[in-house]
Amino acid sequence: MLDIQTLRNDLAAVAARLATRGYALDTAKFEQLEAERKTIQTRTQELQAKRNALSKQIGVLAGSIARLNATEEHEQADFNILQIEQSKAEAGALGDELKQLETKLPLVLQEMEAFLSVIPNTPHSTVPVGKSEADNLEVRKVGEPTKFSFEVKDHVSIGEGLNGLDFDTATKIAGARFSLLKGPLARMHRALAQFMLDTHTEQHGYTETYVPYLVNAESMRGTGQLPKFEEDLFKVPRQMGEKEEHFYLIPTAEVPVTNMVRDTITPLEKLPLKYVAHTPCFRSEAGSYGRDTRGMIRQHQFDKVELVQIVHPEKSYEMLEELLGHAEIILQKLGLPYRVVKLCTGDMGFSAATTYDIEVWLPAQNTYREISSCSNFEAFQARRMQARFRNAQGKPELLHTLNGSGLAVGRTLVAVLENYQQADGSVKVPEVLRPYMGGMAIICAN
RNA sequence: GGAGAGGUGGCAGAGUGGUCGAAUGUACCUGACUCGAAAUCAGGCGUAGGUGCGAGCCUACCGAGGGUUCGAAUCCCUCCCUCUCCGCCA
Repeated sequence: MLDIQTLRNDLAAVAARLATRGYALDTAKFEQLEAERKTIQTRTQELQAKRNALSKQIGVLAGSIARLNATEEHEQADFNILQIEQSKAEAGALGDELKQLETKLPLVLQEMEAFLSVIPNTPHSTVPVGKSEADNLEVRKVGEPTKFSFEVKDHVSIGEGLNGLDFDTATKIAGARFSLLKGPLARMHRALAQFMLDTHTEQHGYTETYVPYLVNAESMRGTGQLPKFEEDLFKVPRQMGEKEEHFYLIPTAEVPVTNMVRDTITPLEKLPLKYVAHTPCFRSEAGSYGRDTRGMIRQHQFDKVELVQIVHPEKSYEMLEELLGHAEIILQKLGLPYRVVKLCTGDMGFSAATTYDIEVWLPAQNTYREISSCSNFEAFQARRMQARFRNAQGKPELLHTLNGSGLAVGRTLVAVLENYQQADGSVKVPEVLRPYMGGMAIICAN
């Protein structure tokens, strides 16, 4: 969420920045809501102040009556009773208008909240301006695209050839966009996650976490998935007394992990918080019909090792570079060629102020495909979550939040299969994974 | 699933209709005393919002939401969460 104060003070500038990412801010609507809010709020508070003053007076008078009677000052007591009646009548007279305003105010505030909560983050000044993927900026390329002396197969053919990948059965069990791994491939999938977790905890200083895979709506709102992107999520009904509410399946560990600091004030000396989590991720993929239908590139369920950092606002860009590096190291250790791309304004996600994508080389597609996305959200999520720290002056201040995949496990498996395939259909096991696979050096058919 | 007890400021813990945003203790900050520290004494110390150039003034907030009342931390209703015991269970 953007800071409402900034919108009040600098509406045109905010609108201009949002326009670079293709979002047309309805400034007239904002001004109208703001004017309405102001009128109703000031009038409400004025009436509340009057009512409070009268009630307080009644309290004082009521308290005096017993005392006056005790000292035989009956005349004064009677007068005070009259005063009380008069004040009650006066306060009662405020009732109608006040009640009406007190009903209306939260509605107007909610309307403003609804308006604000669907506005995307403003891009950082260093983000290249552009419309689509085509305008992204390549930052660096690491490693050369793998060379083969034979015709390469894609991961589906390789996996099926090794009897380790079975989409037909997955479809029978669940439906399209699910996968089923068996034998050494299932084990390699697990090995990858373990390897990533160990690297980040042992070498990069992240604390391992195990988190809920189902979260409440408040958490989804905190990181920005709700209210705007509900159709991308899987929803699980849940009876809460009379009301039906919902759990949501997490689309990324970013949601539960970042929400750890929702509604909390973190002491300055605890910063930065660095967490890593390995979780499944669930995405409805609504609106992606026909895209990446073959293989395990785009699934309703996939595993991901996620890095999350909660940092001091002055450090967030420095930490983004560091976090990006942590994700890159995994690819380097696995010996996978990749490139780093800085997303342009038009290609960034809703909550991000800056995003780097890491794209891994996929020989069968003869191209680089996204395997990690590392973003700085600045205070956008922190404001929604009320995630704060106490600054040097002892005052609560919003934190900055960052996250990145380190990495998407399913896609990493795809990349390993394709880049490490051999002419006979077998797949070499990358050196760093062998300790996690009982020393296995090669996966052969049978 | 059954029975009970609770949710109040950073923490502990009072408060059961009226000058209560909330006693007291503790933590923290400032000052005094001290060579310095401890102890002691004095003062300060919640969050969000509105309004004003500003000192300030005003509003809301005692788990959440509704209700009663001139007035609710306090009374009523619904829900959520935590703890204890029993049962069941990976």
